[in-house]
Amino acid sequence: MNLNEQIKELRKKAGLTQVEFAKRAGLGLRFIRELEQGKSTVRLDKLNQVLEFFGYHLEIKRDESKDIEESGRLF
Amino acid sequence: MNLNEQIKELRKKAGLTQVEFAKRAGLGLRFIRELEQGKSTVRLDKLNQVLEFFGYHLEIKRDESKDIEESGRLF
DNA sequence: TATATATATCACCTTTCGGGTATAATTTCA
DNA sequence: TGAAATTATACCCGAAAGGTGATATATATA
Repeated sequence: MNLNEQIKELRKKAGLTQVEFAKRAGLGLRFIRELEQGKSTVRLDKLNQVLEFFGYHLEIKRDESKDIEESGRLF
Repeated sequence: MNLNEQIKELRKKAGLTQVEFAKRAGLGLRFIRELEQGKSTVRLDKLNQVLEFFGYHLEIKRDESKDIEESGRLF
């Protein structure tokens, strides 16, 4: 699941519409919409503002090899 | 460790200077500098460009309670 | 000392974000 | 089924900010 889809899920689980969410998180409605639609050029601080609202944060992770994922071993 | 510090670490481990890294990743030198210095308003696509270069990606994680972290239990 | 990093300019262009409005398309629910 | 709510697009405009190159100076750091 992509970042934008996860955010949408979080909002839905919180029982909020985009309008309500935008208001409560202190962000523009269009920003919320574009974010949930997968806009890739959003500003990091705005994204963090969204995540903080839901009690989430960003972390970096090493890309996983499909091979490892599916077979449980390297190569 | 913060995101910016982790990126700095990745670059160092790769044995790259900021100049070299900027060139190879196709990004401006000043952007790299500001990113490593913790600028919070960078564009997400640019950050992803950096992470992809190192084989990393972003994930969202639920904030952890200090209590759980340190005691291993809730409350 | 030589290299790398940090900080600061000037200028330019692009983009984001925001509010507002309007119109589909989709989903939800009575 | 049908109406209402929600979401998705698409414009307008404006203010603010990002990203870039080039340049300069200072401060680490090896």
